[in-house]
Amino acid sequence: MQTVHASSISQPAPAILLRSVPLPRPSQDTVALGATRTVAKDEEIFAEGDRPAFFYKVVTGAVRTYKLLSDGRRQIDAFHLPGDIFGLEPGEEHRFTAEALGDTTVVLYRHCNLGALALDGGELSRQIVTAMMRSLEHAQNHMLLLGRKNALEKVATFLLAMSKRVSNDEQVDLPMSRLDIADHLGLTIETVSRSLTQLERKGVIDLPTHRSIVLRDKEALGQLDS
Amino acid sequence: MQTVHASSISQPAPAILLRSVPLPRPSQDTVALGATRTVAKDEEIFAEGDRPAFFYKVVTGAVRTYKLLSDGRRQIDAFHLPGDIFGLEPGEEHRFTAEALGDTTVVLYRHCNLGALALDGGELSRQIVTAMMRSLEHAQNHMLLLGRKNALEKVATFLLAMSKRVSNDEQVDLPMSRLDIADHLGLTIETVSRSLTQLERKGVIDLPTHRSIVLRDKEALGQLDS
DNA sequence: CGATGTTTTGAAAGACTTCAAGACAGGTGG
DNA sequence: CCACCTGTCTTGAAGTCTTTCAAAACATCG
Repeated sequence: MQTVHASSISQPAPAILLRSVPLPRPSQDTVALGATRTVAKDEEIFAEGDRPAFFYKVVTGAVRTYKLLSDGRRQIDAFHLPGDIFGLEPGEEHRFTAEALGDTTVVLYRHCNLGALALDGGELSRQIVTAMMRSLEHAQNHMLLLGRKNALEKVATFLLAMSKRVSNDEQVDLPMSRLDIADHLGLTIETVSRSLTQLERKGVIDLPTHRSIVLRDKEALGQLDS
Repeated sequence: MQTVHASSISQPAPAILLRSVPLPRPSQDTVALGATRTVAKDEEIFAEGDRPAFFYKVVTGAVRTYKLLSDGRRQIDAFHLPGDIFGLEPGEEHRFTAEALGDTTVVLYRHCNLGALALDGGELSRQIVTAMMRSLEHAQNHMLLLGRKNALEKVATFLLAMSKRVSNDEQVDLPMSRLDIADHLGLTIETVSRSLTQLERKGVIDLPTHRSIVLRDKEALGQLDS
């Protein structure tokens, strides 16, 4: 599963590309049709408070969704990888801001009334209900992490989860920065860095580059995961 | 909205009462029928890992749902008050344990396959989808609280939310202990207590009894809420 | 190869927790 | 009806973990 890293930060944000052609790039397991959109690194896909016109499925790259407090503190609720659906909203506004982690492409789906959609009995509604459930499950597990785990446990849990999602392999290529990780785990960037260093010193992980991590001892990580 | 406090802890737990009569106590806004069950203070309604046979609606009293880490650290994901639906599960097991905060009565609904249920287009499925969405929304807001707010902000947010839910009044009668609050907010009982004391000293709240709180300055609380 | 943004590391400060004890409240029994 | 008893809550002091502030190391990009 490929992740698109930031190839360039100075690259001008491509104009929003919204083809109304019904079948621009049918992803293998998608029933309903949607247009695609390419999004540059750090570009916004939608903002908290926007009226939801679409929801999205990641094709390539990755996306963060987050909330802000009035003073700028940020909580990233989730990272969305290829295949993931995000931006589903029960109500009349988006409750998160969504931004691309690196250059990313997403498929758009028209966002009719979600209640109705979920009830129409079709295959897409099935996917939608499933996506919501997954989202709920993730949120609930994450509350346990945020409320009750210490820094090392948070980082270990995160690494294992990412490894399961991107490769199920020893090697994990992270699509996000330390700051993103920190804001996802309720820590500071320094604490994330120190935790990683600590795990490396114990021989649990290797850090060949900043964005790639080798899980040498998943057992040990699992122990920290609880 | 009344909350049933523990009237007695030595009272023997009433045997689980499961009437199979279709219409034991039709609550005003309920379409599907269910049996009722009375639950004593601290009695378990279902446990994490159980196969979900029912989901529930609180009639009187209140319920906590929580997860545990292997060493006993607890995260209460939500408190459920009269009218609230809880125990809905996407999968084959409950992901929380549910216990009564005080003596409580709940209505039971048979827990068929949730995916199917949510898709059958009926009124109950509408309620179910709505309950899931609310649950998701709450979880997402709570992640921001757990990950990014400090103790005083957490407590202020909690008090305002409870006030909106139980009375929308100055006076809030809490159905839960300080320990429950702490485990909901990702704090210790001592920190919760100190935060309340601090708010009281500033004149923002009054604490006439341990279980009742008067919100004297919602403005100030709102400021802390962000 | 230089420039810029990201990551790591160090030292000090701060917030929350832990441990311990005392105050309070509600329920029970005399 | 009062006093006691038990569990809950508050308060204090010390300790720990995480944050903050600061600077150096590292990577990436042009």
